[in-house]
Amino acid sequence: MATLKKIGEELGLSVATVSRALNGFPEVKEATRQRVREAADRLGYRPNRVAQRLVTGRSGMVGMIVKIKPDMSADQTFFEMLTGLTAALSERETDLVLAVDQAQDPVLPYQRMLERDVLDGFILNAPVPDDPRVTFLQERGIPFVLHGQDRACPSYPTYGIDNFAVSTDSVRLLAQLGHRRIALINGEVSAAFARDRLTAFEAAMDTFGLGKDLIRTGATLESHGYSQALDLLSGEAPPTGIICTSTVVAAGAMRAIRHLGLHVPGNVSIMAHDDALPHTRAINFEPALTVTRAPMRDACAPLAHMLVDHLNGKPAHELQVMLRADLIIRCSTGPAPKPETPDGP
Amino acid sequence: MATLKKIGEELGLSVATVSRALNGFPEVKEATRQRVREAADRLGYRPNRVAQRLVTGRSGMVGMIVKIKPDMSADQTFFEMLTGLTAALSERETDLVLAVDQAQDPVLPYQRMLERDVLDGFILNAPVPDDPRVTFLQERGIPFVLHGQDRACPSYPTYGIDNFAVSTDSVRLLAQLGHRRIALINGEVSAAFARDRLTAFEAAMDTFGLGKDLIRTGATLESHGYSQALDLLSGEAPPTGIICTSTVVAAGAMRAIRHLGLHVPGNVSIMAHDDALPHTRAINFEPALTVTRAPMRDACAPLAHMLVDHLNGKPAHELQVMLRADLIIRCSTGPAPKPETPDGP
DNA sequence: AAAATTGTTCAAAACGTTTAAAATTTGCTT
DNA sequence: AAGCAAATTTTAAACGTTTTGAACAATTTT
Repeated sequence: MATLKKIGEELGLSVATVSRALNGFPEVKEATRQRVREAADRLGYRPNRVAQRLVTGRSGMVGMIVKIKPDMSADQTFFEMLTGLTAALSERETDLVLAVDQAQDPVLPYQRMLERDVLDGFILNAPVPDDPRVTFLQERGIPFVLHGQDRACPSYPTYGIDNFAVSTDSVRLLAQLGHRRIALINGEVSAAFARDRLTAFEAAMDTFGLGKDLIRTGATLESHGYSQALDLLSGEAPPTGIICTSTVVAAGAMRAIRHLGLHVPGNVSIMAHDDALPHTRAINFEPALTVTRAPMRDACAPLAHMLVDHLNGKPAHELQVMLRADLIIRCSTGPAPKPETPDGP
Repeated sequence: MATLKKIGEELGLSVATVSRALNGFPEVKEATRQRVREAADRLGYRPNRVAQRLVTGRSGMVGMIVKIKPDMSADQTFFEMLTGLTAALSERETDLVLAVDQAQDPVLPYQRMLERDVLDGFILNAPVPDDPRVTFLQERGIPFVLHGQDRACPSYPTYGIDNFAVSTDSVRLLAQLGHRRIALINGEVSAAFARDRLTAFEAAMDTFGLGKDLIRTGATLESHGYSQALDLLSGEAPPTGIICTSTVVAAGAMRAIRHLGLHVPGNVSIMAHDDALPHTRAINFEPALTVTRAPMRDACAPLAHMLVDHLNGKPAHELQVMLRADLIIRCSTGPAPKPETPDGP
């Protein structure tokens, strides 16, 4: 393996100069830099990461812990994240070390990982409100980036979408279309994103003077969407608009709507938040689904770069990104149906 | 962070002695070792992995590349492997670095990973016959362990089950129960395991003098099992015994059998190979499924240890394990039905 | 009592890089 | 042609560990 020393000997230069030449330091003569570059290429030089890491005091590895549900099913978003993160991190010469969490205690796997490995930082995802992992890492001064938002004014890097706006935009759209009975099929309220969407949903419904009785929670699967939509639509005063926590849940809800012989958007308008995961494409729904859209994949590169920037000393307050999801109006939403007049015209 | 030097200063010992004391070298006086251990504990010493790696010339990281199917669905076995591998590798002070493969070229991601990272070796899984990744890594002298077997007499560490025996045992069981028409619903024949099972299935059928016309391939999903079993059972001379490539496929096949109003094992015996993944439990089938069983999880620790042993110089020929899957006879297999006598008794 | 043996510890080199400080070369000014 | 500043390069230390060879001390052998 070619080393700086070998290149130096080859060219009659010191190791230091070779190092600086390759690292783009300005004090190296351009002619020298060329010679060094040429020799490095010729000898197939690759910097020894381990040596770099020793001297810089950084391991070049960041950790992420994969939460696995009791049934061992993978979080749908996981592969999406893994793909994007490894790609983006490798641009910054950083490796992603994974561990799998099967424990109940949310901080235990982080503790164990820190005991075992030399890690520069963490990527945290799927926060719960006031996430205990955040507290744990902050107490120990371990850098991290949070994908999402677990509290109001974080003092650490975060990247996420504005989940309040997701609900606000959704409710406004349906309300402006004349819907009065709007349902929310929300995710697990233990998740921070779902709590935020719920809060904003209630606020928005208040704003429009609408009732907040059509709220369901805990939907993650298609089957949840199905059963909860069925339940909502079979009630005394069924919704004419349904906001779903995800496209998967929306698929279930649509199945329920069809099952009841109703039409979208004639009888019921339906929309969802869309993380734009590759397997469920909202545009291929029949009819194409109206969504608030924020591709999960888009978060990967920012998360990676923000973490590395933070490790390089960039202060947390410059590393807080909150995007607004796009509102994409397709065919699954339309004007509220005319109220039924049972006693005829 | 406590270092060897600090401990040495604390005790008036040299770094070398401290290092040896902690690493269990025999030439250190027991009293000294105790003092060192105590001081290390007290100061919370953790060896600096990076420094260890620099001096030993090893990175302490091994790579694995996750293949993702076009639909981005995770291989069901992946999380199982990830969990087991990270746990076992961490016992050997080794980290698992993951990359995601979306490319067509099977070796490209390995090439890229080697360019980018300092990796001591690889874990290869899901081999195809004469796997090109094997060739690639062998040419470059990169150590690896293969989970499975891609060729007859490998010169590198392998760990897997005897897929020939899987078919042989399955066919023998059904044949001895009197079945004459035995079907195989196999996996993708591009996979080495499926090719081996096919070869052995044909050989075993020959041995028993049975016909080999009931072979289907490419089954990975429940729906494949359903449609292929439906197809087989609707044929002119339907099978009385079906061997499935996996429990998931068997679930589909059972659904087809039920759909046709047939009974297991009265009309049709069915069995499968069982990787014992957590989400589908063969024993919970109705009726409980007869299987050849080899838990995927059992492979993780051996794979990890074999790779690290190999990195430590253990020769490949001592690192070749081929286990025989257990044959577990449950309620889904039974005697072949009496041949129908259409013209009555 | 000297020599040999064994047990224990130490000093120093090595791994490959980065970087601060010192040294040298170059170019410019007078 | 000397003086000086700027540009470029080198020397050396540092990161924390492992490991070689030497040194020292304690013990045994002669």
